[in-house]
Amino acid sequence: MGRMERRPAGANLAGLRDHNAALVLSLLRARAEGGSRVQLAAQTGLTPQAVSKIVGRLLADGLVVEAGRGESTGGKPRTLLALRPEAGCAVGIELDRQRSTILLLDLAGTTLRRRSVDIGLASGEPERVVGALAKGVSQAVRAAPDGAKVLGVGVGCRGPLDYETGTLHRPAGLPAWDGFPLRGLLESLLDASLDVPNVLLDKDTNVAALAAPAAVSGSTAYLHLADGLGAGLLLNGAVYRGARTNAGEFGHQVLQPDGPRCTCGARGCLEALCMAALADDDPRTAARWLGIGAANLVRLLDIDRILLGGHQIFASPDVYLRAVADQIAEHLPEPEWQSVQVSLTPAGASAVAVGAAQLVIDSALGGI
Amino acid sequence: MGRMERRPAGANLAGLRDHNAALVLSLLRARAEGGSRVQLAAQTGLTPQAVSKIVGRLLADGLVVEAGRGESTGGKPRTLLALRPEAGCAVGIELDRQRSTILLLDLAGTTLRRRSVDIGLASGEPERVVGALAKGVSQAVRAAPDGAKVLGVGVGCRGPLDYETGTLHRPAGLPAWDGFPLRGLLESLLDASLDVPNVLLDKDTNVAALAAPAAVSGSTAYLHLADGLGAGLLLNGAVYRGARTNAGEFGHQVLQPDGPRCTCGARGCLEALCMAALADDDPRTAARWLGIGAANLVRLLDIDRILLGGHQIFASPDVYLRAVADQIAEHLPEPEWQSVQVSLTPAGASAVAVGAAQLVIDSALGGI
DNA sequence: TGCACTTTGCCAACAGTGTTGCTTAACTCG
DNA sequence: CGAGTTAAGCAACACTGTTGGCAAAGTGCA
Repeated sequence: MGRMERRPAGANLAGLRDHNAALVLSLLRARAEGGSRVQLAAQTGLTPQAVSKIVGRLLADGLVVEAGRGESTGGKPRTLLALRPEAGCAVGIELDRQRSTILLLDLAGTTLRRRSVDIGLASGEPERVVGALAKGVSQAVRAAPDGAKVLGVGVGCRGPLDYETGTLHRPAGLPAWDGFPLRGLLESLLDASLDVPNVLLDKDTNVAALAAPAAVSGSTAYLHLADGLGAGLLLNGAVYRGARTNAGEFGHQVLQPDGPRCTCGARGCLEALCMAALADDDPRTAARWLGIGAANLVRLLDIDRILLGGHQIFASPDVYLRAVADQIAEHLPEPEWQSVQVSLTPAGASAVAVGAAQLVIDSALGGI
Repeated sequence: MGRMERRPAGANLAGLRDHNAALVLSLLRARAEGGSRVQLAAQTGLTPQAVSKIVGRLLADGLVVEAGRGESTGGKPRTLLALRPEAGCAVGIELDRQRSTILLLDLAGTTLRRRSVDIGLASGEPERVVGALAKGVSQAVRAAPDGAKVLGVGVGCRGPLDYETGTLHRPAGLPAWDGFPLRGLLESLLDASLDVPNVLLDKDTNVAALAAPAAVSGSTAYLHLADGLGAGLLLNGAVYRGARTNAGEFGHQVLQPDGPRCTCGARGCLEALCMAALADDDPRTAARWLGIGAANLVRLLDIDRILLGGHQIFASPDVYLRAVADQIAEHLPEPEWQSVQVSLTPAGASAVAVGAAQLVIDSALGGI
């Protein structure tokens, strides 16, 4: 259960087995009604016998159970298989400046426990904050069902940060956190008390994009409008981070080179334009700008689905949904773009914490 | 040598072997001076013995040769391995409106033969045009070295098109080509006369991005400024196409919502702004706009390297190189962005044809 | 009711991958 | 010139998915 490798790696038999097991699991996760071995064979391209063996291992591990029979199609009816949600769970943390949310998610994506605490990046020394988080994780883990394996802890946080090293980079106004080994310390604290070897740190927008029914293929953009404006990109079904985990800086695209000055130093950034409109209590104008940026994004990356989140969105959701859909329809009138879906993130205000746990589950189960 | 699959597929032993062989080949292609088995083992994570076996198969296939010895590091000196460039070759076609370029490339990326012909999308019935292209391919293939395997034919063309089906979509002013089975017909024509099973059709900007020393990891954007403005994206070392091969519509990002009307219907598209400046014979202003768009792109996708191409660029290359670098430096002053490289495409005016052949080579060799 | 047919899933033997343990080859260094 | 070090190969091995054959459990028609 090592950390995700970026450089190309050779594959061996163990990797082959894990890959196929993860593939079968992801297919079973995608369809709630359950699937049979033959169906899985058709979808994976593997032989039915290979699927039987793989499923046999998953049954032995308790990750999957046989769940009744399907209808006959002229012969022996199919034995249905279903993911056992209580076989594993993961902890998700939304780490904010002043507050944090810690929750426990099972394999099916059901929230088993959820707590908010007055601990945040700005509430003290990094060592103490991480210690408090570790304590919160320990409490959350106690809510895990009997026999459930705790797969790890995911932390979603505002960037800039480095996914590879698990550290923040020059967070505004918080110099003590710059380069502080957030993931490393949390991992060692938990490893001492629990059996939680896997800790992942990622941008809030990246993990929030995962807090929606999994699209194995296709491309999704999660747009987050709160204190700032950022995006999380799921390209071909996987989080796209770039080499330095800096991808998704959606808010700082210049849309008006002679526009208002942004906190980043440039002029006429999308974020500056949206924030100026919100300061004037004009969400409609902010929504229009957001829509223009979204249309640019859809066109540049051939995006299939847009998810909206963040407290500014939730304050007047219909305004934003309408404006984004309108701008896409206006700027991309061709028929092939009509299928772009625009919706609110189904996890609502918990999107970051839910997605952080989901990131761990995806990673532990192989996450194709 | 099937077509690239988008949906997740199960892996078996044959796939495992091909994956590792392709990995070793790509590492050998990346370094011209050649590498040893031990180095390859360290880079791939495989055991030295596994690499020995893999290299043994590649030697037997003639794809790799032993090329002298390296310096000793205290013990037995390393046996250097090198790709055998003449083991295989691929045909690349740049298919334009009035003219086309057909060239033959070997595994090392050396152009063995290059011809331009007065055949293009606008020069007749699709059937006749494809027939003429097939004839040109046959002639090019005759220049292949003895024993060289012809891996396939790549075609680079202006979008919109569909990589999966190998057809154009509503090309402006060329209704006969809409949905015409370009790839399918070329494949069957060649299959009858030659042994060229693999034909690929992709956007000109996508393949042009491949016409540069391979960056196995990292992200590259190729910006093409000619009659229009588009981009080819290499994300994590692989071409990113999106679900409908529409990704890379870089030129139609709106940068001035009240700006000049673009051919696409919107106002203030980057392409419209650049073209207006060029119509005024003002490349400096066009270059400044291109730079702003490039900075947006770098920030959004965490791009490592920018390549510039297209005849407008080559008309005054220094102006564009300077302007793009300046805008990136201005909009992204933080130290982590200072390493972004900006350069002209090394393949110059042949970038599309070279890249089209490279796409085939990448695909046939596994292309990680 | 009985029998042919279809479909599902498993048992056993198999081919072929990377891994492990050990040996041989080739060079540096004292 | 011998000890130490690094590179590469040989043989046995564990384990993967594949292949061929077969039992189980349904449907459908005479």
